[in-house]
Amino acid sequence: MPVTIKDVSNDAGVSIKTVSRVINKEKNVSEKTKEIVIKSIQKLGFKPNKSAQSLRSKRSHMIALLYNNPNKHYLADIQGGILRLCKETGYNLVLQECDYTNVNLGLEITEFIDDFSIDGLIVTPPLSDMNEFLEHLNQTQTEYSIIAPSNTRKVKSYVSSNDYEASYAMTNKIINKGHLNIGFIKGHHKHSASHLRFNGFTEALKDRGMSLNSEWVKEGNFSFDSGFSAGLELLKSHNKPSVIFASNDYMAAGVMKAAQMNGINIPLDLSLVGFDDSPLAAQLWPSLTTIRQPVEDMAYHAARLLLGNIDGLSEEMDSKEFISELILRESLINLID
Amino acid sequence: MPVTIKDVSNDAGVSIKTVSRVINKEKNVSEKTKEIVIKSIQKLGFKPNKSAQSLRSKRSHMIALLYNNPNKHYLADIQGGILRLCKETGYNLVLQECDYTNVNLGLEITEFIDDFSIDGLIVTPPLSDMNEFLEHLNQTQTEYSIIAPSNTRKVKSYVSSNDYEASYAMTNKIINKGHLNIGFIKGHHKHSASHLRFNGFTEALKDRGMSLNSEWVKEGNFSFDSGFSAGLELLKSHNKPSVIFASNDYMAAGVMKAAQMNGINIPLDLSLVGFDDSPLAAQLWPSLTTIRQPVEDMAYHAARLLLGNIDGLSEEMDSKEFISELILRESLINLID
DNA sequence: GTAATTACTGATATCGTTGTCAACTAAGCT
DNA sequence: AGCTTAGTTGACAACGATATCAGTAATTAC
Repeated sequence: MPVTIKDVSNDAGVSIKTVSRVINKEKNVSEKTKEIVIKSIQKLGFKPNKSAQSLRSKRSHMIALLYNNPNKHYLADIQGGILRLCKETGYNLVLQECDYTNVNLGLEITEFIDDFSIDGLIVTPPLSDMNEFLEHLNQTQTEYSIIAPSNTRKVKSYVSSNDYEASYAMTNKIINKGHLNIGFIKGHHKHSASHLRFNGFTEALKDRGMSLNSEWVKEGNFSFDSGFSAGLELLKSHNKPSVIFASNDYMAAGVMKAAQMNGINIPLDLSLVGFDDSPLAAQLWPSLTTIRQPVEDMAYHAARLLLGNIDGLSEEMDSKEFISELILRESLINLID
Repeated sequence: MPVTIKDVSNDAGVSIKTVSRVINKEKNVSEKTKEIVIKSIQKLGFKPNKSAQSLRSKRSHMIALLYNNPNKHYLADIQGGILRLCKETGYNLVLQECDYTNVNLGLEITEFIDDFSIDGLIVTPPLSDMNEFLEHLNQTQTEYSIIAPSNTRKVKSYVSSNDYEASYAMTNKIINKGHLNIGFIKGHHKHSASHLRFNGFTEALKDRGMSLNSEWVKEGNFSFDSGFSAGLELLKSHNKPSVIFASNDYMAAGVMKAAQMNGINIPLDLSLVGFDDSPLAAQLWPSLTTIRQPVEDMAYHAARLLLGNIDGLSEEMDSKEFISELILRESLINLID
């Protein structure tokens, strides 16, 4: 038999409504009665019934994670960050896989939200880049926060990483190690990260007075297989680059396999650089030079932004860009003695 | 403004209770009225309000996944299977990470269930092996189903895989390829899978009249690093095995790195076998011979069992053992001409 | 043909909260 | 003092479903 508000109100000698006020941290409760009520709540071990709360108040204390990303480590980190905040706040996470090519996505999500009275959404790439979808969320007054959006102007709450700057910095590092012939494997063109990473690369080349060899630029889709294919293509030509910079670690791993199958020694014959610092990066041999993003922290912050919007918390929080870190490992060598 | 039962009952010209009966597939509704009601429901696009349902009926349509497993691919597959059923049935999945060393785990989970009125649990390894925890669930009359339990006698609903038989079969396969000196890396001793896999291995050796060289058996914990360490130990001795059978792919990958760092060629100098068919297995070079479990299907079935118990569905479903498949790839070679 | 059983149906109470609104008290202002 | 305002409190309705139980219609039994 559960403890209800009524039990608490009897114990504390106040009305049900006053207890409710205390629970919901409403104003206009005197310190004295608040104290009495809190004591009773603790004494009886009262916990408000979430179903009743959401039935009456239309708030479910559930947020949803929208995703359509095959990278399971990435998703697991995102989930981890959100769940950390959920534990702190008593919210609950619901997973919702979406198909970003679905033209009715907006409607389906709206329906999903109504169905479960979801309080808000956390949107991850590549859904973060679907402008008409985001527009739909705005129009339906859905609360949401976004991880790594392409266009931050339209978005109230987001977290992002400095992909462009990190890519620029890594390219500089590669050049500093004496590499003149640099291959690049782009990510999926629907992800804004692909463009940021590529643009950081080309801009660094330009600033160092180097020209882009378009033969050495291949388009992948962030998967191991696409990296493998791109690697095979890049490595079959006579005029090979001395280093390949892949837009993520999985594609770099694909290149590594392609190289090893062709008897090309990494890093002696070919240096290799990835992006993301997936667990894989440290496990390959040679281990992969790459770029680490604080994905888990980003997700945590995105969830904080969302709950801030939902609860209208006093402390306004700001969208934030997180800084990536270059991780130098064995797969990138110095060509200058 | 949402459509309520009342709207439907007005439209159909019946009482709200009758509509409720149709929604809940209760008996004693004539075919004729049922049809009318269903038509009205569809016409108005009525969807029952879950909060109201769970407030009154104590059923939340939420199930929880209990996990404490660092293998993110495994978890993602599990999640995928459960979510597939959730989409079909309108249930909702809540994630709950647990610490299996926590002595108060049972109480905390009970509290969690009460808090969110969770309808049931899906328990994954290594929690599947915590007997006192499962006993607590029985005593508190919690509905649950288990993935890969160690002890199927006490458990009403479970799914398992034939780890023992698969390991036995793989060991036979290894022997058939002419390997006489076989190393083995065990998994985490808290996972029942570790013992099943090891026992399958030793039993196959025995049945083929081969003896176990305990120097070639190392204990790992299913992590890449533990495989790497075990690999270094196994490979430093003069008397090396010709093949190493690791209890999962991550540990096998660790061995591969250890070998490559020591200039040992795989598979020419050393064959390697894993377990699980993680994506990693196909991405390594050489690609890994391993054993595939239908994890996603297992999770789907576990969820079906759970919902069957909760809803008391007419069609009784049975616990089930799923069959694994040997995946033969490059890392295991034939020593016989 | 009447009684007993079974199959349907609906009026109303109920789940445990929050929202509305009115009442009361204490303080501030002419 | 009299009037306004702000702060505090509680009685009661409402959220949208399901549960209970009584009532009516249809079927079966004898």
